[in-house]
Amino acid sequence: MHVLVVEDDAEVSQFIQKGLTSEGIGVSAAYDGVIGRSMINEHQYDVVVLDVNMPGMNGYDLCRFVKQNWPAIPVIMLTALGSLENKVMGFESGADDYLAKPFAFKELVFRLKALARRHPARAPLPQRLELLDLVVDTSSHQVWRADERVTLTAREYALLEYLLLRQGKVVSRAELLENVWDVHFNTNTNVVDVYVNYLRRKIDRVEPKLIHTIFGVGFILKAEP
Amino acid sequence: MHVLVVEDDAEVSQFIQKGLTSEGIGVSAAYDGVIGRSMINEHQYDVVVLDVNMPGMNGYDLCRFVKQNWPAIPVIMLTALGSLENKVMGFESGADDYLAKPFAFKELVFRLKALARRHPARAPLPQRLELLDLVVDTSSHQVWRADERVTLTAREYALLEYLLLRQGKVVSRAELLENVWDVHFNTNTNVVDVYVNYLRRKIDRVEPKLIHTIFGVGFILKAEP
DNA sequence: TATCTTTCTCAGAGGTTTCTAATAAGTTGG
DNA sequence: CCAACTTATTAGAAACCTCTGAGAAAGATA
Repeated sequence: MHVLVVEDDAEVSQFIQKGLTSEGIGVSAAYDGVIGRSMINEHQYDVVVLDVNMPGMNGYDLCRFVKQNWPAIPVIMLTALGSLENKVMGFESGADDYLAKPFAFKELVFRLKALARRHPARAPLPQRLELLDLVVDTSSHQVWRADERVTLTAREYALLEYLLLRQGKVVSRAELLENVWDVHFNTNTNVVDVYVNYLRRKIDRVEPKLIHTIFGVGFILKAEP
Repeated sequence: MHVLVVEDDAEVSQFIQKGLTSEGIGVSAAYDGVIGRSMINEHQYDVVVLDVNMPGMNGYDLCRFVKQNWPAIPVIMLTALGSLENKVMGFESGADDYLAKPFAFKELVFRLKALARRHPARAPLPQRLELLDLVVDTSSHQVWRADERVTLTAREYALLEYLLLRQGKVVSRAELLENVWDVHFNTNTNVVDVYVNYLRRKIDRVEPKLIHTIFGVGFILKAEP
């Protein structure tokens, strides 16, 4: 699940980001409404979390925009003002749910998961991904290879999960940058190669090798050579 | 978990009852508001599910009654009318959540569980919590590690008890802040880390270590490394 | 009131992760 | 086989997260 958080207060935004990340939920952030809007146009999020009070474009307007252009994406509104008018405004602008600050963090997580389930923008992740003797538990982020527990960092895990989801298909570096690193423009980085190397060290020391390089194209995860 | 369903339409009520029962949730039913009220007075429910339109005493009034007399019991409102006025009325009368008919049954279950978790009907604590040679007596708040008595402050004890209750599971800082400190939206404190450190000094000087840090996620209490 | 305990913040030390950059190794087409 | 290009590997810088000691503030005790 991947969530966009549109919130101008950097502290609040980071609090939400950290919290969701540690719950295993992917997060992108926009710090004002206009940027939020262009991010929504360019990527597919499962849920959008919107602060009401923002410079540029306020939460209600952005919510209306989402509902007009991407009606399938559910929206949760956040506001510091717990008054009735705000709730009404929130519903009027089409928000699917509403949370008044300060809120219990757990509540945000529950509501996010509930919305994502109700409006399944993408197929839900299987609880368990496998390829031969490589096993990944997507809920706890635990990984085994040949019956041995392997510990991965967050980035390594994200990369492996993505490769597993597209196992048997060639995946380009640009695709990995987009989906694992959230980098959408062409930078001159070899970070993908570095992390593929890390992954190989951790899960591909034994035979048969699962990660294969396709020269000039990208990588592929599969059992046969 | 035990739920009271107040709904005058027998068919709808039975549908809900059957469904919840098969989810392992205990259900009692009242077929009008007045009877519902007396049942609430006489028993302790974890959540009350209220239909808006009922003879005798309508849902809003009953909801107001619950919130005045039993503010700890969460309320979910049901209505056939999905209009804005109804939502506003629902929130005004103090409902914790709101579901418009027709609703997906799963959605009701999900919201029920979310509410029950948010307002935990104190499930009786086991008298004794243990992990290896760590022993906690929950009635006297006494703690032993490796047969040695350890004295903890109130906060240290609360933290340890929570970790023990969730032993084997990763617990995030946000979760600890919410459940041990009752802080729901503090963005910038390291008090959890400080207390984990205190706890480690008092109960984790000996091998094997029981408190483990999961980098970027939180902590876990377990025997293996 | 004086003293001790508990709770919490702050700041800096210490670790881990992430990423860049440089070099080594491998692949391809002529 | 060689030159040009792609990929692999490594080291270390930078960013970020966690731990820890010191002390302020609030509360308890006597």
